[in-house]
Amino acid sequence: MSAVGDIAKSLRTARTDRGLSQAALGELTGLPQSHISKIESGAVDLQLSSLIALARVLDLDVRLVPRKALPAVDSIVRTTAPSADTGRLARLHDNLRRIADMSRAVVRLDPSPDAERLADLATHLQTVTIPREAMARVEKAVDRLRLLQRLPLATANAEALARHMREPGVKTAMRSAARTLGDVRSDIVRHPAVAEAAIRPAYTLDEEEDDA
Amino acid sequence: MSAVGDIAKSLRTARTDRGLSQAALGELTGLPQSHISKIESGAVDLQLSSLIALARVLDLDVRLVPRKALPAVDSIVRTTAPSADTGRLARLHDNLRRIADMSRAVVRLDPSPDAERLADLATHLQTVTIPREAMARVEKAVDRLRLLQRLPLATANAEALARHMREPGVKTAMRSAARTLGDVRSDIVRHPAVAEAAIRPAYTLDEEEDDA
DNA sequence: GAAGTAAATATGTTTATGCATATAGATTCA
DNA sequence: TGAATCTATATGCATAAACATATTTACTTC
Repeated sequence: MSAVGDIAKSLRTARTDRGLSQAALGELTGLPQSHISKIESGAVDLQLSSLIALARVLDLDVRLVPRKALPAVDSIVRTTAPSADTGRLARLHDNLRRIADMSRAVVRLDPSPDAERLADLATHLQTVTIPREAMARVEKAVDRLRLLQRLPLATANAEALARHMREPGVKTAMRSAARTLGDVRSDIVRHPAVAEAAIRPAYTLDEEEDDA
Repeated sequence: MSAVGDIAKSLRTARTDRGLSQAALGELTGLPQSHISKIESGAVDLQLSSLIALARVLDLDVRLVPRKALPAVDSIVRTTAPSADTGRLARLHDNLRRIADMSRAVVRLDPSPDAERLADLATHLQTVTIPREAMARVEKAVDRLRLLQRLPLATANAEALARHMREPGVKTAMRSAARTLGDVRSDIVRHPAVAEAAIRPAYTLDEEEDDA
């Protein structure tokens, strides 16, 4: 079950889940970025102090669990972690919906391929499972459209919308976001297995497994 | 908080709990005894592969637990720990019972203070909680009486028992074991807190009381 | 789109340290 | 005391960790 590679993988997902770069993590732990890279790729058999340092920063703790307690413990761990980023996913979907709405409003006012594409993509990404490793990227792109999201939607404020669209950088931001979201969608299509793996079983409450 | 030293301490207690020597553990893990010594004394910052190897042999597994899940996980581990060596405790009790029975048979055949004392002690130790750190000692003493345990009990085989008792070393072995078990009992009486700390999983009663 | 730019990640190289082999000290029991 | 067993120390070798650099990836600009 727990090989060195498994722990390494856990560390990487824990890091990316928090939107940290290897360099940022290195800053927090005192470990050089290069070493973190090797650890995560499984190229080294890291020392316990390194593991503990990484764990601490990632809000994790190293534990020796009796085999008998493993099912129960794993169940708890599984149920705590997802609930934490459930809110994250909800926020992302909410933002994607707002962007889709906004983009369509922009299309009505001033049709453009970029706005249409952005609307399509934002809608599409709400319907598929976004791989864990793509989450941060999507969030980043969405974040860059914060200004756009804050625009008024109501038809009564069409004038305000038009005014905003004339501001510099808005159109390029939409274009950039559309490109990024398009890339993510391509990745998902290209690697469907990854997307499948991202799906959370959520309820696998296997208590009581007497075996050793 | 898990520091390297904490893990090291956990490993040592896990080993002694199972009555393993450093050499025996080294044999099972492939690690040299000398290195296990250093690990347990906190002299080295062991590598993850070593930790995992040690854990596996000790019926443990390494896990990265979210801080949020720590209380629940630790609670599970605490409550599971005693039952983890239930098998070991059961074996020990079984052996103690056999020794008590056999000693009484010996007393009937050839009364001696040592045999009586051994019977009393073996019986007594089945009724008290043996501190973890005394387990190995008791097991060792019990193990030295292996031959005695294997003797036939039935009255029809009294002759075989008598024959065995005439063999050299048997009486001294009984005496030695009685002394060791007596020491353990004294320790338990002297340090009741330690005994209390060990959770008592009721008495594992075996049938087969063929003593009239 | 394509090229440029900056960030993030991966790859060499040196140094410090874990791990393997052998040996010595410490403790227990007869 | 002497034998046996458990634990700790000494030395060579493999490699994790630190430092420096290269490469890839992702975003911006034309």
